[in-house]
Amino acid sequence: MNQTLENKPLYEEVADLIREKIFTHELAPGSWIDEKSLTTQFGISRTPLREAIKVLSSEGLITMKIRRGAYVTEVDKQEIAQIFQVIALLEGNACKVVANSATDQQLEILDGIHLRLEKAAADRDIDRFFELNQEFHDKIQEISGNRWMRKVITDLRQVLKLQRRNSLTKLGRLEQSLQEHRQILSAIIARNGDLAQDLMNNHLQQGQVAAS
Amino acid sequence: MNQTLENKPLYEEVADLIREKIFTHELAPGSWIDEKSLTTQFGISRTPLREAIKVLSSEGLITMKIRRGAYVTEVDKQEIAQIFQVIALLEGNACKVVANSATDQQLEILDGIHLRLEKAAADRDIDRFFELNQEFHDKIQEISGNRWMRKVITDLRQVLKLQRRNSLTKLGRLEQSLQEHRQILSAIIARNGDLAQDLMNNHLQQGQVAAS
DNA sequence: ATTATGAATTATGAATGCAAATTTTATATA
DNA sequence: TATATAAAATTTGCATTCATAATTCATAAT
Repeated sequence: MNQTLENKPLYEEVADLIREKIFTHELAPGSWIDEKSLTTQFGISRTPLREAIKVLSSEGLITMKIRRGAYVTEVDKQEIAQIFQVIALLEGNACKVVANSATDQQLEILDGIHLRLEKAAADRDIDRFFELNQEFHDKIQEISGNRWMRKVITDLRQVLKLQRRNSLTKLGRLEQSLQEHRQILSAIIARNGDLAQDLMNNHLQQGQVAAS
Repeated sequence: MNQTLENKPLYEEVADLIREKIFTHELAPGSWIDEKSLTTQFGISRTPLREAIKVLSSEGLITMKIRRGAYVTEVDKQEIAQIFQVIALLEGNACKVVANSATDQQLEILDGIHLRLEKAAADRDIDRFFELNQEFHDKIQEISGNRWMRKVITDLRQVLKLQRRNSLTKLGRLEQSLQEHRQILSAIIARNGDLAQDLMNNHLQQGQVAAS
Protein backbone atom coordinates (compact mmCIF):
# COMPACT_ATOMS: atom_id res chain seq x y z
CA MET A 1 0.00 0.00 0.00
CA ASN A 2 2.83 2.29 0.84
CA GLN A 3 3.60 3.79 -2.55
CA THR A 4 6.79 5.74 -2.13
CA LEU A 5 5.68 9.31 -2.34
CA GLU A 6 9.21 10.64 -2.33
CA ASN A 7 10.13 13.01 -5.06
CA LYS A 8 13.53 12.30 -6.52
CA PRO A 9 16.91 11.50 -5.11
CA LEU A 10 18.86 14.63 -4.41
CA TYR A 11 21.61 13.86 -6.87
CA GLU A 12 19.09 13.77 -9.72
CA GLU A 13 17.64 17.12 -8.81
CA VAL A 14 21.13 18.50 -8.63
CA ALA A 15 21.92 16.98 -12.02
CA ASP A 16 18.85 18.73 -13.41
CA LEU A 17 19.95 22.04 -11.94
CA ILE A 18 23.43 21.74 -13.37
CA ARG A 19 22.04 20.76 -16.76
CA GLU A 20 20.02 23.95 -16.74
CA LYS A 21 23.10 25.97 -15.89
CA ILE A 22 24.95 24.32 -18.73
CA PHE A 23 22.21 24.89 -21.28
CA THR A 24 21.82 28.54 -20.34
CA HIS A 25 25.60 28.86 -20.50
CA GLU A 26 25.71 30.09 -16.95
CA LEU A 27 28.22 27.25 -17.04
CA ALA A 28 29.72 27.70 -20.47
CA PRO A 29 31.54 25.00 -22.45
CA GLY A 30 35.07 24.55 -21.18
CA SER A 31 34.42 26.16 -17.85
CA TRP A 32 35.43 24.56 -14.60
CA ILE A 33 32.81 23.14 -12.29
CA ASP A 34 33.43 24.72 -8.92
CA GLU A 35 32.22 22.17 -6.40
CA LYS A 36 32.41 24.42 -3.40
CA SER A 37 30.54 27.19 -5.13
CA LEU A 38 27.77 24.86 -6.24
CA THR A 39 27.38 23.22 -2.85
CA THR A 40 26.87 26.58 -1.18
CA GLN A 41 24.62 27.69 -4.01
CA PHE A 42 22.42 24.63 -3.65
CA GLY A 43 22.84 24.33 0.08
CA ILE A 44 23.95 20.72 -0.10
CA SER A 45 27.05 18.70 0.59
CA ARG A 46 29.61 17.55 -1.92
CA THR A 47 28.44 13.96 -1.94
CA PRO A 48 25.23 14.29 -3.97
CA LEU A 49 26.88 16.98 -6.07
CA ARG A 50 29.70 14.70 -7.06
CA GLU A 51 27.24 11.93 -7.84
CA ALA A 52 25.38 14.31 -10.12
CA ILE A 53 28.63 15.25 -11.82
CA LYS A 54 29.38 11.61 -12.52
CA VAL A 55 25.99 11.18 -14.14
CA LEU A 56 26.41 14.25 -16.31
CA SER A 57 29.84 13.01 -17.20
CA SER A 58 28.58 9.72 -18.52
CA GLU A 59 25.94 11.65 -20.45
CA GLY A 60 28.76 13.50 -22.14
CA LEU A 61 27.81 16.92 -20.82
CA ILE A 62 30.74 17.10 -18.46
CA THR A 63 34.31 15.98 -18.95
CA MET A 64 36.38 14.90 -15.98
CA LYS A 65 40.07 15.49 -15.72
CA ILE A 66 41.85 13.29 -13.28
CA ARG A 67 42.72 15.07 -10.04
CA ARG A 68 41.83 18.42 -11.55
CA GLY A 69 38.10 18.49 -11.53
CA ALA A 70 35.18 18.54 -13.89
CA TYR A 71 34.64 20.80 -16.90
CA VAL A 72 31.70 21.49 -19.16
CA THR A 73 32.29 19.55 -22.35
CA GLU A 74 33.33 21.45 -25.43
CA VAL A 75 32.03 20.05 -28.68
CA ASP A 76 33.55 21.22 -31.94
CA LYS A 77 31.76 21.65 -35.23
CA GLN A 78 32.80 18.29 -36.52
CA GLU A 79 31.32 16.52 -33.54
CA ILE A 80 28.13 18.51 -33.83
CA ALA A 81 27.90 17.30 -37.42
CA GLN A 82 28.43 13.73 -36.30
CA ILE A 83 25.72 13.97 -33.71
CA PHE A 84 23.32 15.45 -36.24
CA GLN A 85 24.10 12.61 -38.55
CA VAL A 86 23.13 10.03 -35.94
CA ILE A 87 19.97 11.85 -34.95
CA ALA A 88 18.96 12.30 -38.58
CA LEU A 89 19.43 8.61 -39.19
CA LEU A 90 17.40 7.58 -36.17
CA GLU A 91 14.59 10.07 -36.53
CA GLY A 92 14.39 9.29 -40.23
CA ASN A 93 13.88 5.66 -39.38
CA ALA A 94 11.29 6.56 -36.77
CA CYS A 95 9.37 8.42 -39.46
CA LYS A 96 9.40 5.40 -41.68
CA VAL A 97 8.07 3.21 -38.92
CA VAL A 98 5.35 5.71 -38.12
CA ALA A 99 4.33 6.03 -41.75
CA ASN A 100 4.16 2.29 -42.11
CA SER A 101 2.47 1.31 -38.90
CA ALA A 102 0.84 4.15 -36.99
CA THR A 103 -2.89 3.98 -36.38
CA ASP A 104 -5.11 6.62 -37.94
CA GLN A 105 -5.81 7.91 -34.49
CA GLN A 106 -2.11 8.44 -33.86
CA LEU A 107 -1.77 10.28 -37.13
CA GLU A 108 -4.58 12.56 -36.07
CA ILE A 109 -2.71 13.45 -32.91
CA LEU A 110 0.36 14.20 -34.97
CA ASP A 111 -1.73 16.31 -37.29
CA GLY A 112 -3.10 18.18 -34.30
CA ILE A 113 0.37 19.08 -33.12
CA HIS A 114 1.30 20.25 -36.55
CA LEU A 115 -1.79 22.42 -36.73
CA ARG A 116 -0.83 24.16 -33.54
CA LEU A 117 2.68 24.49 -34.88
CA GLU A 118 1.35 26.30 -37.94
CA LYS A 119 -0.64 28.55 -35.67
CA ALA A 120 2.36 29.41 -33.55
CA ALA A 121 4.36 30.19 -36.67
CA ALA A 122 1.59 32.40 -38.02
CA ASP A 123 1.50 34.22 -34.68
CA ARG A 124 5.27 34.56 -34.73
CA ASP A 125 5.25 33.00 -31.28
CA ILE A 126 8.81 31.72 -31.33
CA ASP A 127 8.83 30.06 -27.93
CA ARG A 128 5.63 28.21 -28.62
CA PHE A 129 6.95 27.24 -32.04
CA PHE A 130 10.05 25.70 -30.52
CA GLU A 131 7.99 23.89 -27.96
CA LEU A 132 5.61 22.41 -30.52
CA ASN A 133 8.45 21.64 -32.88
CA GLN A 134 9.98 19.55 -30.14
CA GLU A 135 6.62 17.96 -29.42
CA PHE A 136 6.20 16.99 -33.06
CA HIS A 137 9.52 15.22 -33.13
CA ASP A 138 8.88 13.62 -29.75
CA LYS A 139 5.49 12.34 -30.77
CA ILE A 140 6.93 10.66 -33.83
CA GLN A 141 9.45 8.88 -31.68
CA GLU A 142 6.77 7.93 -29.21
CA ILE A 143 4.56 6.48 -31.89
CA SER A 144 7.43 4.62 -33.48
CA GLY A 145 7.63 2.89 -30.12
CA ASN A 146 11.32 2.21 -29.70
CA ARG A 147 12.16 3.18 -26.15
CA TRP A 148 15.89 2.81 -26.63
CA MET A 149 16.02 4.81 -29.81
CA ARG A 150 14.22 7.51 -27.94
CA LYS A 151 16.71 7.46 -25.12
CA VAL A 152 19.59 7.73 -27.56
CA ILE A 153 18.02 10.65 -29.37
CA THR A 154 17.26 12.41 -26.11
CA ASP A 155 20.82 12.02 -24.90
CA LEU A 156 22.29 13.25 -28.15
CA ARG A 157 19.95 16.22 -28.35
CA GLN A 158 21.14 17.14 -24.91
CA VAL A 159 24.72 17.27 -26.09
CA LEU A 160 23.67 19.44 -29.01
CA LYS A 161 22.22 21.89 -26.55
CA LEU A 162 25.74 22.59 -25.35
CA GLN A 163 26.15 24.98 -28.23
CA ARG A 164 24.28 28.17 -27.76
CA ARG A 165 23.28 28.88 -31.33
CA ASN A 166 20.90 26.06 -31.94
CA SER A 167 19.28 25.31 -35.24
CA LEU A 168 16.15 27.12 -36.32
CA THR A 169 17.05 30.28 -34.53
CA LYS A 170 16.81 32.38 -37.61
CA LEU A 171 13.33 33.39 -38.65
CA GLY A 172 14.01 32.47 -42.25
CA ARG A 173 14.97 28.99 -41.23
CA LEU A 174 11.79 28.83 -39.21
CA GLU A 175 9.67 29.29 -42.30
CA GLN A 176 11.73 26.69 -44.11
CA SER A 177 11.46 24.31 -41.19
CA LEU A 178 7.71 24.59 -41.13
CA GLN A 179 7.58 23.82 -44.81
CA GLU A 180 9.63 20.71 -44.25
CA HIS A 181 7.41 19.57 -41.42
CA ARG A 182 4.43 19.90 -43.70
CA GLN A 183 6.05 17.64 -46.24
CA ILE A 184 7.08 15.11 -43.64
CA LEU A 185 3.59 14.95 -42.24
CA SER A 186 2.10 14.58 -45.71
CA ALA A 187 4.41 11.71 -46.51
CA ILE A 188 3.52 10.01 -43.26
CA ILE A 189 -0.20 10.43 -43.78
CA ALA A 190 0.23 9.17 -47.33
CA ARG A 191 1.86 6.12 -45.73
CA ASN A 192 4.95 6.70 -47.80
CA GLY A 193 7.57 5.46 -45.37
CA ASP A 194 10.63 5.84 -47.55
CA LEU A 195 9.79 9.38 -48.51
CA ALA A 196 9.01 10.32 -44.93
CA GLN A 197 12.34 8.90 -43.89
CA ASP A 198 14.26 10.85 -46.49
CA LEU A 199 12.44 14.05 -45.73
CA MET A 200 13.06 13.82 -42.01
CA ASN A 201 16.66 12.93 -42.57
CA ASN A 202 17.07 15.92 -44.81
CA HIS A 203 15.16 18.15 -42.45
CA LEU A 204 17.63 17.42 -39.69
CA GLN A 205 20.66 17.76 -41.90
CA GLN A 206 19.34 21.16 -42.90
CA GLY A 207 19.07 22.10 -39.27
CA GLN A 208 22.72 21.30 -38.90
CA VAL A 209 23.70 23.62 -41.71
CA ALA A 210 21.65 26.38 -40.20
CA ALA A 211 23.41 25.88 -36.90
CA SER A 212 26.87 26.39 -38.25
CA MET B 1 55.94 18.28 -18.69
CA ASN B 2 54.06 16.63 -15.88
CA GLN B 3 51.92 14.16 -17.77
CA THR B 4 49.52 12.74 -15.24
CA LEU B 5 50.67 9.16 -14.85
CA GLU B 6 47.76 8.23 -12.63
CA ASN B 7 45.74 5.27 -13.67
CA LYS B 8 42.05 5.83 -13.31
CA PRO B 9 39.81 7.24 -10.63
CA LEU B 10 38.68 4.54 -8.26
CA TYR B 11 35.00 4.84 -9.13
CA GLU B 12 35.77 3.98 -12.75
CA GLU B 13 37.71 0.91 -11.82
CA VAL B 14 34.89 -0.11 -9.57
CA ALA B 15 32.40 0.48 -12.37
CA ASP B 16 34.49 -1.81 -14.58
CA LEU B 17 34.52 -4.50 -11.92
CA ILE B 18 30.77 -4.33 -11.44
CA ARG B 19 30.22 -4.42 -15.19
CA GLU B 20 32.19 -7.64 -15.32
CA LYS B 21 30.12 -9.11 -12.53
CA ILE B 22 26.98 -8.15 -14.39
CA PHE B 23 28.11 -9.61 -17.71
CA THR B 24 29.18 -12.88 -16.13
CA HIS B 25 25.85 -12.94 -14.29
CA GLU B 26 27.61 -13.14 -10.99
CA LEU B 27 25.21 -10.25 -10.58
CA ALA B 28 22.23 -11.51 -12.52
CA PRO B 29 19.47 -9.33 -13.99
CA GLY B 30 17.02 -8.30 -11.32
CA SER B 31 19.36 -8.97 -8.44
CA TRP B 32 19.98 -6.47 -5.72
CA ILE B 33 23.30 -4.70 -5.50
CA ASP B 34 24.55 -5.24 -1.98
CA GLU B 35 26.68 -2.21 -1.21
CA LYS B 36 28.17 -3.55 1.97
CA SER B 37 29.12 -6.81 0.36
CA LEU B 38 30.80 -5.07 -2.56
CA THR B 39 32.69 -2.60 -0.41
CA THR B 40 34.20 -5.41 1.65
CA GLN B 41 34.83 -7.42 -1.50
CA PHE B 42 36.69 -4.55 -3.13
CA GLY B 43 38.14 -3.21 0.06
CA ILE B 44 36.85 0.30 -0.53
CA SER B 45 34.36 2.67 1.04
CA ARG B 46 30.81 3.26 -0.10
CA THR B 47 31.54 6.63 -1.67
CA PRO B 48 33.34 5.52 -4.84
CA LEU B 49 31.07 2.47 -5.02
CA ARG B 50 27.98 4.60 -5.06
CA GLU B 51 29.50 6.88 -7.69
CA ALA B 52 30.16 3.82 -9.83
CA ILE B 53 26.58 2.70 -9.36
CA LYS B 54 25.32 6.05 -10.56
CA VAL B 55 27.40 5.77 -13.70
CA LEU B 56 26.18 2.27 -14.44
CA SER B 57 22.68 3.47 -13.79
CA SER B 58 22.87 6.17 -16.41
CA GLU B 59 24.34 3.61 -18.79
CA GLY B 60 21.19 1.58 -18.27
CA LEU B 61 22.91 -1.42 -16.73
CA ILE B 62 21.57 -0.73 -13.28
CA THR B 63 18.16 0.49 -12.18
CA MET B 64 17.79 2.48 -9.01
CA LYS B 65 14.77 2.27 -6.80
CA ILE B 66 14.33 5.16 -4.48
CA ARG B 67 15.30 4.39 -0.90
CA ARG B 68 15.56 0.72 -1.70
CA GLY B 69 18.79 0.36 -3.51
CA ALA B 70 20.13 -0.53 -6.92
CA TYR B 71 19.25 -3.54 -9.05
CA VAL B 72 20.71 -5.07 -12.16
CA THR B 73 18.48 -4.01 -15.04
CA GLU B 74 16.18 -6.60 -16.54
CA VAL B 75 15.57 -6.24 -20.24
CA ASP B 76 12.73 -8.14 -21.85
CA LYS B 77 12.68 -9.60 -25.35
CA GLN B 78 10.90 -6.65 -26.82
CA GLU B 79 13.54 -4.25 -25.59
CA ILE B 80 16.30 -6.48 -26.85
CA ALA B 81 14.63 -6.33 -30.24
CA GLN B 82 14.45 -2.56 -30.05
CA ILE B 83 18.11 -2.28 -29.19
CA PHE B 84 19.05 -4.57 -32.05
CA GLN B 85 17.01 -2.43 -34.36
CA VAL B 86 18.93 0.68 -33.40
CA ILE B 87 22.30 -1.03 -33.63
CA ALA B 88 21.43 -2.52 -37.01
CA LEU B 89 20.44 0.88 -38.29
CA LEU B 90 23.61 2.54 -37.08
CA GLU B 91 26.06 -0.15 -38.08
CA GLY B 92 24.36 -0.43 -41.44
CA ASN B 93 24.94 3.24 -42.00
CA ALA B 94 28.54 2.90 -40.87
CA CYS B 95 29.02 0.25 -43.52
CA LYS B 96 27.66 2.53 -46.17
CA VAL B 97 30.02 5.29 -45.14
CA VAL B 98 32.95 2.91 -45.14
CA ALA B 99 32.07 1.52 -48.57
CA ASN B 100 31.76 5.00 -49.96
CA SER B 101 34.73 6.69 -48.42
CA ALA B 102 37.30 4.40 -46.87
CA THR B 103 40.83 4.45 -48.24
CA ASP B 104 42.17 1.32 -49.92
CA GLN B 105 44.58 1.00 -47.04
CA GLN B 106 41.74 0.94 -44.57
CA LEU B 107 39.96 -1.71 -46.58
CA GLU B 108 43.08 -3.82 -46.46
CA ILE B 109 43.09 -3.65 -42.70
CA LEU B 110 39.47 -4.72 -42.67
CA ASP B 111 40.30 -7.54 -45.04
CA GLY B 112 43.09 -8.61 -42.73
CA ILE B 113 40.74 -8.89 -39.79
CA HIS B 114 38.32 -10.88 -41.86
CA LEU B 115 41.08 -13.24 -42.91
CA ARG B 116 41.95 -13.95 -39.33
CA LEU B 117 38.26 -14.39 -38.62
CA GLU B 118 38.05 -17.07 -41.31
CA LYS B 119 41.08 -18.73 -39.80
CA ALA B 120 39.58 -18.75 -36.31
CA ALA B 121 36.37 -20.21 -37.67
CA ALA B 122 38.26 -22.91 -39.55
CA ASP B 123 40.13 -23.74 -36.35
CA ARG B 124 36.87 -23.81 -34.44
CA ASP B 125 38.46 -21.37 -32.01
CA ILE B 126 35.26 -19.90 -30.67
CA ASP B 127 36.77 -17.35 -28.31
CA ARG B 128 39.07 -16.01 -30.97
CA PHE B 129 36.16 -15.92 -33.40
CA PHE B 130 34.12 -13.78 -31.03
CA GLU B 131 37.04 -11.49 -30.45
CA LEU B 132 37.71 -10.97 -34.14
CA ASN B 133 34.04 -10.68 -34.91
CA GLN B 134 33.91 -7.81 -32.46
CA GLU B 135 37.05 -6.33 -33.97
CA PHE B 136 35.57 -6.44 -37.45
CA HIS B 137 32.50 -4.52 -36.35
CA ASP B 138 34.61 -2.10 -34.32
CA LYS B 139 36.95 -1.41 -37.18
CA ILE B 140 34.07 -0.54 -39.48
CA GLN B 141 32.81 1.93 -36.95
CA GLU B 142 36.27 3.34 -36.47
CA ILE B 143 36.76 3.82 -40.18
CA SER B 144 33.36 5.39 -40.59
CA GLY B 145 34.74 8.00 -38.21
CA ASN B 146 31.68 9.01 -36.22
CA ARG B 147 32.79 9.11 -32.62
CA TRP B 148 29.29 9.63 -31.28
CA MET B 149 27.75 6.86 -33.30
CA ARG B 150 30.42 4.63 -31.89
CA LYS B 151 29.66 5.64 -28.35
CA VAL B 152 25.98 4.93 -28.87
CA ILE B 153 26.66 1.51 -30.33
CA THR B 154 29.06 0.66 -27.54
CA ASP B 155 26.56 1.63 -24.89
CA LEU B 156 23.76 -0.33 -26.51
CA ARG B 157 25.92 -3.40 -27.02
CA GLN B 158 26.66 -3.26 -23.35
CA VAL B 159 23.00 -3.44 -22.49
CA LEU B 160 22.61 -6.39 -24.84
CA LYS B 161 25.26 -8.18 -22.86
CA LEU B 162 22.86 -8.25 -19.93
CA GLN B 163 21.24 -11.31 -21.44
CA ARG B 164 23.35 -14.38 -21.13
CA ARG B 165 22.44 -16.10 -24.37
CA ASN B 166 24.01 -13.75 -26.80
CA SER B 167 23.75 -14.07 -30.53
CA LEU B 168 26.10 -16.32 -32.45
CA THR B 169 26.40 -18.80 -29.64
CA LYS B 170 25.25 -21.68 -31.73
CA LEU B 171 27.81 -23.17 -34.03
CA GLY B 172 25.37 -23.23 -36.92
CA ARG B 173 24.82 -19.54 -36.55
CA LEU B 174 28.57 -19.06 -36.49
CA GLU B 175 28.91 -20.51 -39.97
CA GLN B 176 26.04 -18.38 -41.17
CA SER B 177 27.52 -15.31 -39.55
CA LEU B 178 30.83 -15.84 -41.26
CA GLN B 179 29.07 -16.13 -44.58
CA GLU B 180 27.33 -12.83 -43.96
CA HIS B 181 30.58 -11.12 -43.04
CA ARG B 182 32.06 -12.30 -46.31
CA GLN B 183 29.23 -10.71 -48.23
CA ILE B 184 29.43 -7.49 -46.27
CA LEU B 185 33.14 -7.20 -46.87
CA SER B 186 32.68 -7.93 -50.56
CA ALA B 187 30.08 -5.23 -50.89
CA ILE B 188 32.33 -2.76 -49.10
CA ILE B 189 35.32 -3.58 -51.24
CA ALA B 190 33.12 -3.32 -54.31
CA ARG B 191 32.26 0.17 -53.05
CA ASN B 192 28.61 -0.75 -53.08
CA GLY B 193 27.44 1.31 -50.11
CA ASP B 194 23.73 0.59 -50.31
CA LEU B 195 24.26 -3.14 -50.52
CA ALA B 196 26.78 -3.12 -47.69
CA GLN B 197 24.28 -1.21 -45.60
CA ASP B 198 21.48 -3.66 -46.26
CA LEU B 199 23.68 -6.66 -45.65
CA MET B 200 24.95 -5.37 -42.34
CA ASN B 201 21.49 -4.39 -41.27
CA ASN B 202 20.28 -7.85 -42.10
CA HIS B 203 23.25 -9.48 -40.46
CA LEU B 204 22.42 -7.84 -37.19
CA GLN B 205 18.71 -8.54 -37.41
CA GLN B 206 19.62 -12.19 -37.96
CA GLY B 207 21.72 -12.11 -34.84
CA GLN B 208 18.69 -10.96 -32.96
CA VAL B 209 16.60 -13.86 -34.13
CA ALA B 210 19.33 -16.26 -33.14
CA ALA B 211 19.40 -14.74 -29.69
CA SER B 212 15.77 -15.34 -28.93
C1' DA C 1 -2.78 -20.40 13.34
C1' DT C 2 -2.95 -15.98 11.41
C1' DT C 3 -2.68 -11.33 11.37
C1' DA C 4 -1.37 -6.96 13.50
C1' DT C 5 1.71 -4.08 16.24
C1' DG C 6 5.99 -2.37 17.70
C1' DA C 7 10.95 -2.81 18.78
C1' DA C 8 15.49 -3.99 16.86
C1' DT C 9 18.27 -4.27 12.90
C1' DT C 10 19.92 -3.02 8.60
C1' DA C 11 20.38 -0.11 4.42
C1' DT C 12 20.13 4.16 2.18
C1' DG C 13 21.01 9.04 1.51
C1' DA C 14 23.63 12.70 2.70
C1' DA C 15 27.11 15.46 5.64
C1' DT C 16 31.47 15.69 7.47
C1' DG C 17 36.45 14.61 8.00
C1' DC C 18 41.04 13.73 6.30
C1' DA C 19 45.18 12.82 3.43
C1' DA C 20 47.29 13.63 -0.87
C1' DA C 21 47.69 16.35 -4.95
C1' DT C 22 47.31 20.65 -7.25
C1' DT C 23 47.33 25.50 -7.62
C1' DT C 24 48.41 29.92 -5.86
C1' DT C 25 51.14 33.12 -3.47
C1' DA C 26 55.25 34.75 -1.53
C1' DT C 27 60.15 34.92 -1.42
C1' DA C 28 64.76 34.41 -3.04
C1' DT C 29 68.06 34.25 -6.78
C1' DA C 30 70.15 35.34 -11.17
C1' DT D 1 62.76 42.20 -14.31
C1' DA D 2 62.40 37.51 -14.97
C1' DT D 3 62.82 32.99 -13.30
C1' DA D 4 63.21 29.48 -9.78
C1' DT D 5 61.94 27.75 -5.29
C1' DA D 6 59.37 27.09 -1.17
C1' DA D 7 55.39 27.82 1.75
C1' DA D 8 50.44 28.38 2.09
C1' DA D 9 45.95 27.67 0.51
C1' DT D 10 42.76 25.25 -2.07
C1' DT D 11 40.81 21.23 -4.23
C1' DT D 12 40.22 16.61 -5.14
C1' DG D 13 39.32 11.78 -3.96
C1' DC D 14 38.01 8.80 -0.70
C1' DA D 15 36.68 7.26 4.14
C1' DT D 16 33.88 7.86 7.94
C1' DT D 17 29.92 9.29 10.46
C1' DC D 18 25.09 10.30 11.12
C1' DA D 19 19.99 10.67 10.48
C1' DT D 20 16.17 8.58 8.59
C1' DA D 21 13.66 5.16 6.01
C1' DA D 22 12.87 0.35 5.20
C1' DT D 23 13.06 -4.28 6.63
C1' DT D 24 13.14 -8.02 9.84
C1' DC D 25 12.00 -10.15 13.94
C1' DA D 26 9.55 -10.84 18.15
C1' DT D 27 5.41 -10.42 20.62
C1' DA D 28 0.50 -9.77 21.32
C1' DA D 29 -4.21 -9.90 19.84
C1' DT D 30 -7.88 -12.05 17.32
